[in-house]
Amino acid sequence: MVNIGDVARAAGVARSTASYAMTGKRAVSDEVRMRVRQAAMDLGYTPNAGARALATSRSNVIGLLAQFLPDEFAPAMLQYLQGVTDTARDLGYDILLSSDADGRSALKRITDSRMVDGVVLLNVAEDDDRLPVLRAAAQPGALVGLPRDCTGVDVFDLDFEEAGRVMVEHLARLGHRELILVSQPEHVVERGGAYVWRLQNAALEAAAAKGITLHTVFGAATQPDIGRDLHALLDAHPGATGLLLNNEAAAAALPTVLRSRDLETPGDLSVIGRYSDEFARSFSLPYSSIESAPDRLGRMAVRQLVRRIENQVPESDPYVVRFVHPELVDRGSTALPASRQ
Amino acid sequence: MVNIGDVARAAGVARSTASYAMTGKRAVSDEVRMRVRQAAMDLGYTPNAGARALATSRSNVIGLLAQFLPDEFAPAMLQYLQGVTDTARDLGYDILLSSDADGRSALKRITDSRMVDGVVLLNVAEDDDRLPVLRAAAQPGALVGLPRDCTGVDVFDLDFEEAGRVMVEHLARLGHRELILVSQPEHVVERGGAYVWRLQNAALEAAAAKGITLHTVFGAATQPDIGRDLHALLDAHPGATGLLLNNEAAAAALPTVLRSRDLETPGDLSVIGRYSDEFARSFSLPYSSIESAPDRLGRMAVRQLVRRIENQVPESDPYVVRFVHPELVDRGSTALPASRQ
DNA sequence: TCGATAAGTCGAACCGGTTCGACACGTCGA
DNA sequence: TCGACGTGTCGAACCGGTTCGACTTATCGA
Repeated sequence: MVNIGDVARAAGVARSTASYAMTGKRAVSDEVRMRVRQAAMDLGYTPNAGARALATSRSNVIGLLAQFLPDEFAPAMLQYLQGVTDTARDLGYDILLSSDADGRSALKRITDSRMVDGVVLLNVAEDDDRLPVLRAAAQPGALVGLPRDCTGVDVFDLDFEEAGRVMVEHLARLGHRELILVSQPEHVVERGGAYVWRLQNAALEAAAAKGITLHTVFGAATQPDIGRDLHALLDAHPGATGLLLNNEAAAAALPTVLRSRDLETPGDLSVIGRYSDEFARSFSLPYSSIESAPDRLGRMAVRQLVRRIENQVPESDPYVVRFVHPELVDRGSTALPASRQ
Repeated sequence: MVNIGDVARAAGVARSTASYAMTGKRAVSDEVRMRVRQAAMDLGYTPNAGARALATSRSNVIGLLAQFLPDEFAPAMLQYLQGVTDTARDLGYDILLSSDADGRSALKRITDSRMVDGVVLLNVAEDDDRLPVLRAAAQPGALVGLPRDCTGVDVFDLDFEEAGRVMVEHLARLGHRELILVSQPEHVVERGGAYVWRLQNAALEAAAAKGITLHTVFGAATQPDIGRDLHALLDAHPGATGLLLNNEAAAAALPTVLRSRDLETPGDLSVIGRYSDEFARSFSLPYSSIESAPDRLGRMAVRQLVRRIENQVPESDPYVVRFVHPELVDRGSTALPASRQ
């Protein structure tokens, strides 16, 4: 394998000069720079990543800790990955992916061994057990998802409180008086998915403020069950004129349920979901929804992480907790309320 | 950061001895081994990955080249990733993930810089432009998907020919005389997805051998279109009693289509799909299907790759092209044919 | 009892980059 | 005309591991 010594020899200069010519970290005469470049091209030189990492203590790799949970909806996870990998590549970083169930030890390994310059954590739980490890690490970290304690890390998440309010207030404004909110299943909440509560509580508050009835329920995460849940809900609350879905599986199952009950949106029922535009497209869901923007969150996390790695953010600079404002994408599934009788 | 010198000093031995004590590459007295281990624990020592890679020319990282295409179905891709990452971790390797649209340059970069010890390629096209780069690389590679030219790499794929035969022969045995096969959209084929042809041609041959009529069509890959396609097909071929689906989107859309036409499986129509069990579960698809086993393919590719990296496969050992035998998972969606009139 | 062998340890060199200090040269201002 | 300064280049040291050859000591068989 050709190394920088070979390049230097071919160009007739010292190794250090070859290095400076290629990295630009010191002034080099135009003529020498050309000779070195040419030699590197001719020999097909590529710097050895390990050697460079050793010398600079920088690997140009970002660690990505995901967890592929069976009840997470796959399309959303892939969008996170996409946002993260694309942005990293644009900024000159590669991605070291870990989907290890034991996130703690995976995180410790890749940070302690200096394989990565920084870390992005996905599926962050309210009391995420990876956070202590991350805080003890020498590298900075960015989270997608809001933990209870945000010290020492940069945090990005959808503003689920605002999302809950937007959903309720949108339908309230149209005159609805009784709504149903279907959340993620309870075990997602138990695992630390506090966003479920955040949206639900804000929705309940907004409903109370408007004097609206809001029925809340944790729906299942898989198809046959969630379909049954939806039927049962519509049976149980015949006066409800609006349906709010903080549950991807429920949104995917709804068209079939409504068809079999001969209900139409928005004529018989107004519906607002919470999922990504990509998700809506791939299932061709006709419901207005709060855009959950997974790719955008991944992108933001990487951007900030790289800023910190490259110290454009001085050490003293405060860590950020940034919420993406929930945007309601209108697909025409809401209207004035009509009795469902 | 604590390095091996610190550990050696704390244990009262030479750096080399500390190294031998930890790697076990030379005999070391029990007493010294204990002292070194203890010192390493006390100091919280973790070897520097870059330094080790430089010294051993081994990174213990596997490159994973995927492409997140909008018309690939997300759940399947995630299953490939899962199979690859889990297996790699079990074998002591980390995963460097690239989803770069320009797979060629990404592959060249990570191999030339010695960041990885080997590479797994997903979404392999018939004339994949990454293959020349891979063959020129110093590291071994394993493919998921069958290219035209398999020299110099290990290849793993589902046996799509056999899958086509199994589908047709299963329904032929039940007495069906007219079938429809819905394949992936044409642009998947154009991109080099030869598996579409492989299944379709084998199915046509099998049908011819049995004297059965088989209508073939390239279906759309997204929901509203594929639903229309299915309706049109059922209209166009009222005599068909069996439906074969080599198209995930079609399978996902079928329940709605059948319900709206008031058709039941297997009473009115026998159906066989080709997708993973996981996919079937997450959409609760009630159709018997050929298991496409993406996680298993990922697992096999990594296993073989690691064998080659660690040279348990001597250089002379022939490269393998291994097909996973298609297994028909019976979900009760096939039966004796009935006229659909 | 002696030499061959094995076990255990050490120091030095090496992997392939980067970076620091020193130095040679040319230019400019006083 | 001379010293100060800026520019471009070089050699050596360093990052943190691994590995090779040499050396010491203990063990065994003849």
